[in-house]
Amino acid sequence: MPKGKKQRITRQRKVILEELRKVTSHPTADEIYQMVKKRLPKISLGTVYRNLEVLSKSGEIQKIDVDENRLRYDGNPKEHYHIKCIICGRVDDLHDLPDFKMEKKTSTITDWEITGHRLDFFGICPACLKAGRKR
Amino acid sequence: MPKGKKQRITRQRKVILEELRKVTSHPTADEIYQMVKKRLPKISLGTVYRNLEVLSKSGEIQKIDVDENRLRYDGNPKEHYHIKCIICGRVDDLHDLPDFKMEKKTSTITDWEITGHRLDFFGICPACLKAGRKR
DNA sequence: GTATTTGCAAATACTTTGCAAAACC
DNA sequence: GGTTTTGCAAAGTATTTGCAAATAC
Repeated sequence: MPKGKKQRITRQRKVILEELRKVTSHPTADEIYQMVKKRLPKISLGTVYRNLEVLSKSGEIQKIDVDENRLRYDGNPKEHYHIKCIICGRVDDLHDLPDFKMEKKTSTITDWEITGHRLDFFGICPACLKAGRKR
Repeated sequence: MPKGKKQRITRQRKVILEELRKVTSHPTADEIYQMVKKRLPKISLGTVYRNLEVLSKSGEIQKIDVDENRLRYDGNPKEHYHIKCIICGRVDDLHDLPDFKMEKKTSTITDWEITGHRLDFFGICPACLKAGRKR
């Protein structure tokens, strides 16, 4: 919900959202730029960044901060957890996790007003397990 | 545990660790640089970064990735959760949280080998609540 | 004495921004 | 037609790195 400004449906914004919705790989801004450039060769990286910002502010996509010092993006706007491979770096979604009731339990031990949480798991993905890769 | 290399106790490394242990504010690398510079005026920011890396690799401190695109550091090597104020940005520790048994519950729904997790809470800190500050 | 670490400066990685032209509604 | 968005390039912010000199052990 932008305040005052009316959000337009530009070709660039549309394609960025479409491409991001196609994948489950949680790409970085530059990876999205590479994907989108195949359909819109003249698009600039700055436009990609600006649109990712707009789309995440309006709740159509999500930022994921599971890499140090750069963001990844998730075309799935629904809240869910992530798991990252400590060997190959791949990031998967985790659905159907039990509800840990963390906000509620946590509010009993602190005088903060809790508005949300972020939970990420780390581990070894099936491909790395199978290949016997070590850190 | 560095492999092969023997880790030395330099003046810089010692002071960085001491200063970080003194505070509970989870400073950024540059904030640590400012703190340490008062005692070692000739230290360079690069040295601070290199030592923070060494210290976190050896488990004496922790990196916390709760800001987008920069790291904070925690002089407390013990595992614990964090809570960040969505208004003023302050980051506090959360101790004595109940054990959610998340690794165990999660391993039943995925074929990854889970090695750890990270959990951060977001909310409004007592100071911002009291001051009635809004986003 | 030798391997590690430092200070410095330059380089790198990622992201943001100013501005005139183009696109949207 | 007026406002938003784009492409481009430059700037900004955080972090890393090459190297000769200094330090730790």
